[in-house]
Amino acid sequence: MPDAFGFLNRPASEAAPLLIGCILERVLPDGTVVRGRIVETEAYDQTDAASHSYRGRTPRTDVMFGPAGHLYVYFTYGMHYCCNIVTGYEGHGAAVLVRALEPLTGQEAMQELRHGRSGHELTNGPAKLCQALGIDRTLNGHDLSGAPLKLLVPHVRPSERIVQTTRIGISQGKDVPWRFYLEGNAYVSKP
DNA sequence: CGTTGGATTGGCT
DNA sequence: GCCAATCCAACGC
Repeated sequence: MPDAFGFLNRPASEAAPLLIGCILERVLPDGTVVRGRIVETEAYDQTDAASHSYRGRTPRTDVMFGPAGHLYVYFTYGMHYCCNIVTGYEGHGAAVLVRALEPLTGQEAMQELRHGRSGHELTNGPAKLCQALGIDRTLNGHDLSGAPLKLLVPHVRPSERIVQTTRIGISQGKDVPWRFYLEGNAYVSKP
């Protein structure tokens, strides 16, 4: 059986636009299935001052240096989780931050996890989508080829245009154009 | 061991 | 638009 995640064995900046259009399928602890299409990503690499892996392999960033197709979850600002998909090769610290999803199924469950929010407010931000999918520290390092969180790779590319810009919310590496999103999509965090 | 500030969000002005 | 919330990894002493 071919390696479905082989396309992730490349630099994060190349994998990031390829992850647009892929689907995250989450089975919640109560069995509910929620799914969303990735519509916004950002690349982070160990050669890049904005990346957590820039200062080398540490307990926190260890997953980023592991095999592609695993999940790197980090906790920030004292209250939020964000999730990344590891790319590249073992020993090289790189990952793609998932910044926004377009909900496909399970919107009701997402709404509960998001404390009543609905519509584009369900998943239009990296910490929001983690909340909507019930992703926390316990999924750090998870292999995305299996339950309870899978990355599904469609055979067709999105029909919408992919826009490339600089990244959001960082203080270093502001000029690096490693943010990608689907043009016109209502769930993009900051169009 | 103490300090600093962050790949954010939501509520208030 | 501004800023507080609230944890903890990384770094410096």
